[in-house]
Amino acid sequence: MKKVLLKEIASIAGVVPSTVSCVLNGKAKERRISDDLAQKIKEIAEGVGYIPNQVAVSLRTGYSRILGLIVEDISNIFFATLAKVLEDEVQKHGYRVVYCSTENDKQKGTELLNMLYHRQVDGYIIAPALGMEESIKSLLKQHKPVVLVDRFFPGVGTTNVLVDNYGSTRKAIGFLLRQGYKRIAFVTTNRQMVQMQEREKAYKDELADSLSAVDEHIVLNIDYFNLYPAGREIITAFLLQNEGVDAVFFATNYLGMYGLQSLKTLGWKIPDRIAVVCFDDNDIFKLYSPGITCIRQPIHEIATAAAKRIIGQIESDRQPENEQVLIEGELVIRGSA
Amino acid sequence: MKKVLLKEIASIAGVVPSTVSCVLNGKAKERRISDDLAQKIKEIAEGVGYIPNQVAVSLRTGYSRILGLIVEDISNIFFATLAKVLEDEVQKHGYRVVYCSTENDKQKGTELLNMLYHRQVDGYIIAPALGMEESIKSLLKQHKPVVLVDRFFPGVGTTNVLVDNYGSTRKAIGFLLRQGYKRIAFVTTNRQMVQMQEREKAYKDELADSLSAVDEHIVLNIDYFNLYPAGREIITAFLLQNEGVDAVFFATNYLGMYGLQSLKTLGWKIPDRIAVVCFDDNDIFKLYSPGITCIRQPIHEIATAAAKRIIGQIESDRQPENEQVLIEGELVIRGSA
DNA sequence: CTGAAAGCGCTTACAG
DNA sequence: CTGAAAGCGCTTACAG
Repeated sequence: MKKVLLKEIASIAGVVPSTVSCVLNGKAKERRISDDLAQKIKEIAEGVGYIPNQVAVSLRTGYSRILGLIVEDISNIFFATLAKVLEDEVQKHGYRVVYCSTENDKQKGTELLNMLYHRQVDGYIIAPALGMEESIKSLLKQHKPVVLVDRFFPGVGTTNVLVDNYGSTRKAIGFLLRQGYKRIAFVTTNRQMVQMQEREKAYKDELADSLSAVDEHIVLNIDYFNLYPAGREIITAFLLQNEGVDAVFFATNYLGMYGLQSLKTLGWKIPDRIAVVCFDDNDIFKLYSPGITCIRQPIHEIATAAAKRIIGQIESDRQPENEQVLIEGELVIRGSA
Repeated sequence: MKKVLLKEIASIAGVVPSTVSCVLNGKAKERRISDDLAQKIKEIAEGVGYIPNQVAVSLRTGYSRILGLIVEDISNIFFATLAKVLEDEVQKHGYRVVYCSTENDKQKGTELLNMLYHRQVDGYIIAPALGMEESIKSLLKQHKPVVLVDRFFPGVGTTNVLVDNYGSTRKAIGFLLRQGYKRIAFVTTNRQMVQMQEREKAYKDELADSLSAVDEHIVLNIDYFNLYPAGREIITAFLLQNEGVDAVFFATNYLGMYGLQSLKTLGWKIPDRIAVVCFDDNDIFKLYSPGITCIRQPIHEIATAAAKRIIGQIESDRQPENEQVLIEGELVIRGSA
């Protein structure tokens, strides 16, 4: 663990530093260095536990083998799990990940991007906050490897990896309809985000296409900043106002968590009297409300797909393609259904 | 956002790069550069959005303004929150944080430490996995700034910041005793870790010092690798075997979460029939089990204290002191108690 | 006041 | 086969 330099191992081996560098970077053949010597150098390096100074390597080569991950909030279970899986995944290819939280703040997101840029990260994986569109465009313009996850900007030609919000929501609403529920409410938040719009559109489309559904949209939108701590009361009030509602779709897992509290307050039995469906980021409902039905976001698949794309871009030196990777959400049906 | 170099802004200003560097690093006075010129240079730099290449700065100065944070599992709510608060805190001083997960694997922990070391981080904040003792000692030997959080190695003279496990647990057990509970069970895991030992010792000491308590230790230890998914069944079986138990202390929040499920399965009403106390990392129980009593770990305070210590060490170039910072756990009493 | 030079630790094209 | 040199983008001691 003591810091040992390239030139030190060169002097031990009795060669010049460049020879050591070439051997250690697999260019022994090119330099036509004898196998014996190469072997000897490797053993010495191994013996003293030589690790190149990554800062120097970065400066010289322009590559850092670091990826930047920008998410909304690293303490959110969805992003934390995403980060972890991603980290494991890219490590197989010798990459490291540095994480940053935007807190959904455009300003902070842009600063973080700048910071990563000047630390010469090799690629960017971003769950963009609203308003980061311009920064991401300029990244693209410079042919930097970039993959968006969880959300995206419709007009920007990035590679995007996300759960199939539209299809999954249609599946879930369809399931509720087949169960015989007729007045299905939809509770959402952050309506300006594209992934939320997809979910809401799917709800409306599925109702429109159904013969049995009541032709009416029962939608509650809660502003993000009202979610805590008032979310529960808002949902309760909404359900009291809409007494005929017999099923609820919560468009995020946080809404589901608050909603569940409301429903219990109101004396609804789950899953006996009512069906509740929501997005579940990480099986969180299995633990707390075993009966609830939800759409599971396969975080592992999302992270793996994102890792594959970003590394592909870096190693092939391709520029980002306008590719949509939709990961199917899994409808997990629990309880009496 | 385009990359602009020091020498470019020098040529715009009509001076030599070193002049620009000095101005931007606040050494204009030392060099006796005229205020006018300094001002002009600053404006140009500002205008073109100059940000120094951090990699080059690091290589040259030996400082990266990056701190390494090594935790057990970044997707655990405790560590995720810790990371976030820490990040905000050190940012005020111009530092960034890179996070790494050890997964409680000695090997991985040591590798991560090596990696950070060779990326020249300025300081280390570590929630050490078992077996990282030697690596941490060698960090100390090299006078690297290091602060341990959440746990520590008794023999090693690091600065440690953690919740007062012993005192908090005594408070909680004392509370149960005053409520009139007599046969209090203690459910734990990872018994070899020092913070868990403190909690268990406090349980035993508090019972020993009490006149009303039954002089008997009802302790269940669940191996870490048995926790999921068998934890619930193990706790249920344990409680069925110990029918006289009228209160339970769960020594971690995960145990509490599993335990709650068990208790509900067994038909225990919380908080009416029984008191349950456990460590709560982030008010998680407030959402799911409003009635439960718990010890809240003030993550914010822990993170703030750790940030202050590590930055203090770096900036003063002091070597780590053997300082224990115990943050008091807050007993949050809810429900009918 | 200002410029030229060395050097952080590497990698790689070039010359022998 | 091997060595000497340049250069990545900065900072800072040194000489004028």
